[in-house]
Amino acid sequence: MRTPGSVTKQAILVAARERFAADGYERATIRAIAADASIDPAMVIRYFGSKEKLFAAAADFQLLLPDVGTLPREELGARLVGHFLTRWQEDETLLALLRAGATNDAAAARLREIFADQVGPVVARLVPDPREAARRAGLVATQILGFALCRYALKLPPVVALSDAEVLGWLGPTVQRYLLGD
Amino acid sequence: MRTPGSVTKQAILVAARERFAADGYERATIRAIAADASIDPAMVIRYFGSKEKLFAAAADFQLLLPDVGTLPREELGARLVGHFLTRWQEDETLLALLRAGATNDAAAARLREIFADQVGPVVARLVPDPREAARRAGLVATQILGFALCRYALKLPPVVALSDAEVLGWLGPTVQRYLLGD
DNA sequence: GAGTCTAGACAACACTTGTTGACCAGACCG
DNA sequence: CGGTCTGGTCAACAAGTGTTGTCTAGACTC
Repeated sequence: MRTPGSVTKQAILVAARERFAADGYERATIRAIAADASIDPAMVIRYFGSKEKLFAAAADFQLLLPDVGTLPREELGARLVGHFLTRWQEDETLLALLRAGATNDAAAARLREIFADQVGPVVARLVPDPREAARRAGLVATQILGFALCRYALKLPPVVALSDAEVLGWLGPTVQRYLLGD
Repeated sequence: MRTPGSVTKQAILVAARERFAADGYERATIRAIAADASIDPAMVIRYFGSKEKLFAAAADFQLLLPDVGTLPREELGARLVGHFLTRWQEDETLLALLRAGATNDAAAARLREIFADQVGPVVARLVPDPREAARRAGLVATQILGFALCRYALKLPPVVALSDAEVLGWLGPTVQRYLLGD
């Protein structure tokens, strides 16, 4: 049972994520998104109310972090980096959030929310003290988001050139230390 | 001997950096910059030709990295992190570049340039092989820019809450390893 | 078959953007 | 004094923005 209209609504969401990821919030125009979805700009407003609400709908994102209980404790850093790596490549929503978050406050708030709600609890299961867990989660964020920024947004050549294995080898120990070290 | 006109030109540049740092490239309007500098928008164009050229002029930035030859080898990471930390706080140009670079290609190119021209050579003096030096410089960039992104742009609470000493303690070893480790 | 409802198209609105050109005041130089 | 140059204001332009209202075609219900 497919709800009618949801097909174009989904098409709009896909186009919106693409545009937001490629251009950021301000430069991604409703007209361009509508054109990508082969539809009239008015329909975008009809379905989502406004550009802000469209972004909010498009920015709904799940990190799908693995259960840290089942992972070997010494490999946590590398595993997490690997998870982020694939998650980043298979879903451009994160890039949209990152690009938009640099200039748009709602997007930044959404990113804060994601890290608080989805990364925080995972780290909290490793570190008892909630204050320290939050700090460690924040440190992980600096490395993960920084890597994504340099590779996918700024496209720094040496960072783009890294193989997945090299990324694991370099960032893995860093994240491992931020999670459990010292 | 002060060249006349340079005073307002400087005022425009200051206002431009502020706006670009606060709002990013697209949302920082020439009108707002002109208003901050208490001047007519037309003058901004008169002095700089276009918004793009204004940004290019405002984004002229020197990292002023210390001479790594004079620093103790074991403290390199912490020293570099400390230098970036103060440099970031005393000059908002870097934040302007970061915010704009997330969505604007010219700004991203400028950031790539800065890291290639200013960070690259420093690392090259520590690492003989130029390819490996570039890779290590890129890794440093992921951590430094990621930290700045989370603290100054996204304002992740746990990252904002870190004291300077804590930042040195956590990021120092990471940068140290990226520079000389493994 | 008449009536209703929905997806969609089209044009338009009000506004903001970067940018341009015409005009003006004053300083400076002969 | 007359002329020129500099720093500046003002109003306007063309283009692009998000958003709204009006209309149409078709499907579905009674």
